[in-house]
Amino acid sequence: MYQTSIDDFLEIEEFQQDLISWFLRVQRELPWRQNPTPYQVWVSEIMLQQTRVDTVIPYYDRFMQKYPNPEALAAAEEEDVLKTWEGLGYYSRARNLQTAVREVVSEYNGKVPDNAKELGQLKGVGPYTKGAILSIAYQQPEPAVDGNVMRVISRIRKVEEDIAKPKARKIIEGIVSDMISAEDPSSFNQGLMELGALICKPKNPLCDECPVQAHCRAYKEDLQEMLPIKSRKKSQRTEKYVALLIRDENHRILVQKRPEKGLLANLWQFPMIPMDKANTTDELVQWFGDQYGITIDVHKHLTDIKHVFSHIIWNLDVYSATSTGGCLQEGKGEFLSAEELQQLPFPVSHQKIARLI
DNA sequence: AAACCGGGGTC
DNA sequence: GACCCAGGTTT
Repeated sequence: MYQTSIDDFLEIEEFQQDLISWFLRVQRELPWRQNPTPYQVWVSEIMLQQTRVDTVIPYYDRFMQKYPNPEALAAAEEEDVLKTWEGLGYYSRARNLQTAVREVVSEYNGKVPDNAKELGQLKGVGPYTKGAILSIAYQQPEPAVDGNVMRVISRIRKVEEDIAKPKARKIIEGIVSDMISAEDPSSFNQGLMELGALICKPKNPLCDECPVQAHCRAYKEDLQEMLPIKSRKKSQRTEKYVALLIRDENHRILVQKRPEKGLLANLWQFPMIPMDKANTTDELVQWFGDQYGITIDVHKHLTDIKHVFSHIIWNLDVYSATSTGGCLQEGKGEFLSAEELQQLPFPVSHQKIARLI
């Protein structure tokens, strides 16, 4: 159904020319587009996963200044890398990137692999990032199918598969493989993504300005608003916590490092107590003493924080407190000065608490 | 195949 | 609020 016949070759060649010439004319000037090294392409593609261009730009500039090459990133402390990534989200991207870069330095003499097999085995490099590096950095005709490309191709070729399902990506990859330019796969792939970002938008696509309107089956049948078809994911669960800003007699503040797996792995936070463990202040003090080994005085309510993740909603009820006795149990955190806190990576929700200090 | 994993912009 | 964003990993 989506297969390309010999009769389509001419049509595809016109599509390639229309897309590429448009891209070369209107493309945005982005920091990772100025004669990029494979490492620069790699870093930018990881940062751009599920993240808008405008959000990434300042992070990319700072990251490249601190870690200009694989050797610099490989040698860095993980905590410093996370601090540089702070606020960008999906923190496993940063940890996987460093793991993979260390492998490139030790196994490939610091040269980013230029083949699908080795690239695909690197941590955090999936089908999209692999294709992006091969096409953009090495000019190989490999598909790089992201959310933009799924939407653009599903409209151009009237693909009615549910793009929320893994099967759809395989179909789109097959279509792109048949259409991609052998002369300039970099501009072809980037052109598809640029088209999705600037013209072929999810809502109210600007079909009047589209360089490949003549090739679009959805436009021909006035289906552009109906495609792509995407099933909606279920809504988030809500989790309620009390978060505590606890000071000791030296005005240092209790913080703890989160576990190395799961949500916000290896980031730092202020102590959080699940609301169902402590309905009253007395229960809260009791529970905290049991878990942490120290006695606290809970003072005033500081603020409420609502934080939305992709799959959870946090409601944080923030109180100030002082520690009045006892001995902090091993591994339950440490009291640090305000200056020391600034060196540590915190999730955005807890940065809002830190601002209250 | 479905769930997990952040944070911010848009409509 | 719902959806989306230059996705990947784990279960």
